[in-house]
Amino acid sequence: MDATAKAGIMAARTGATPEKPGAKRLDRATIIAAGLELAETTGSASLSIRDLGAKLGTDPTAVYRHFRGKDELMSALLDELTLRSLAAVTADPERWQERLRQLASATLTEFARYPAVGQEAIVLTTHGPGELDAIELMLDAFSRAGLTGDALVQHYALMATHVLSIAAGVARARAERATAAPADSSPWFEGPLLVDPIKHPHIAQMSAQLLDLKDRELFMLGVESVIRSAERTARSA
Amino acid sequence: MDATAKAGIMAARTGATPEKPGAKRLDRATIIAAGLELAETTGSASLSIRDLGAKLGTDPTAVYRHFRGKDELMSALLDELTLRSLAAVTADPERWQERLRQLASATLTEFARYPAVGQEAIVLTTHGPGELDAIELMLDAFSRAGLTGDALVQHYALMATHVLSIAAGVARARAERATAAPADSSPWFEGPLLVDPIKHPHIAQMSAQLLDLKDRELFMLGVESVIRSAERTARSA
DNA sequence: TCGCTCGTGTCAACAGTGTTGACACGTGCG
DNA sequence: CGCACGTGTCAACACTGTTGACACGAGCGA
Repeated sequence: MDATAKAGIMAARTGATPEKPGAKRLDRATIIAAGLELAETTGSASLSIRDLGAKLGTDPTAVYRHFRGKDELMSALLDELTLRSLAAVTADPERWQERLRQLASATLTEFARYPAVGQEAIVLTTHGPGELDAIELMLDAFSRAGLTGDALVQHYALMATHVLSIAAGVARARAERATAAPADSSPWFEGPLLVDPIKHPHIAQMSAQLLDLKDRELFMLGVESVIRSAERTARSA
Repeated sequence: MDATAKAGIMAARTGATPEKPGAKRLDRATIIAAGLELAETTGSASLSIRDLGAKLGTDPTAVYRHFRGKDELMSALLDELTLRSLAAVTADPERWQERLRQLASATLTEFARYPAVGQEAIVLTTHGPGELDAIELMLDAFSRAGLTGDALVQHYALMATHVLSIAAGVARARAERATAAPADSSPWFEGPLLVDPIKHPHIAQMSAQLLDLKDRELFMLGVESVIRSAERTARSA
């Protein structure tokens, strides 16, 4: 009797859901995969443990057998995104500028694709393997640029904060406008930007250009700025 | 009678207590003041409507009579911080570099003081009066630098994203380390940073300098970078 | 002065969230 | 064979933001 009831429950579970049919045994990899898949679809909200459990076809609290809590789960997801971004860096190590551009661009792409995860990046440290590799890549790049000592770590830090903070901001901004199509570049301002030209003359005058700003172009502009600064600093040393 | 009762209430309200004893009638200003006071003390967590109600001495849901929801409340709090940061800009308008430095520095200070509010700034738009004033100030500064057209709006946007995103990140980072004293400048890295010198040689070599990085110095370094870029761009035009 | 509307504070409740403890099952090892 | 441990399940707790019904009191027109 007990067994038949259990079987019926299992049958119902496998049949009804639009999720993975009958995945009982979990591990970190499958949870991370499901988490990213969920983070891709959830528009604005941050993914919930209960939704994750539903997608996995298991009880939500089963996740706690593999992750200490949601923080650790989100860190793991973020580190996975970092690893993917690193994999997109294919240029020759000697072409350090191009490598930095590739890493930054890929990071923004990943964060924009999984906004619920990308938002989390304002906390800098994931304590995962991807993080150290990313730091090493950036230090290596600026080192090949000719920088050493304080200038080296400062340029790395400037690049890292810019990429992470602003990509996270873009991710969150895009997450909030759930309706918008997942375009590659979104406007930086939202509204029609109507201002009193007497109180705010500059805004009124530049309103067209302000509305023309695209988040990705702006993001890459900052990347170029740091690269140029590194080149200049190395030249003058 | 009415007047005296009002006076009594006001007097009682001004007297600082963990909870204002008998403040019945609310308005937006009172709620914003209490919200900031609460955001200052709550270490890591984001302030909750229920806590806010407790501090105000009213039912938590009374807040909804003056703000559409928590989003609008947080926007108002953030805009208040923007207004305070603007008030710290005292330099002569012609000294545009100093004005930008003052605005950036004050923003970081405010965000670090009220982390629960500062975190919210990764969403760029507060739709409040402070936001437009801040944009106008920055546009005015870069205009006095000699920039026009696309270069003008690009430098503004670069500065705005840097200040808001990174100050928000610092705010959140400091909010998480609840234990730490509210020092003016906190380390950028947390842990002891132990790495395998074979897998990550650059990190191992620069570990001392990396741990020496302070968030405020880094933040101001980015500000100077944008200022210098504006100067150079203006000079070459 | 009456009466009424409207703003506001109060209370209960709802639908969520992350998280924990007790329980039951299965596998694998001694 | 037997037992322990990892793991999924379930109920429950303590939160969160938010809504609807209700009550009170001030303001205002007649």
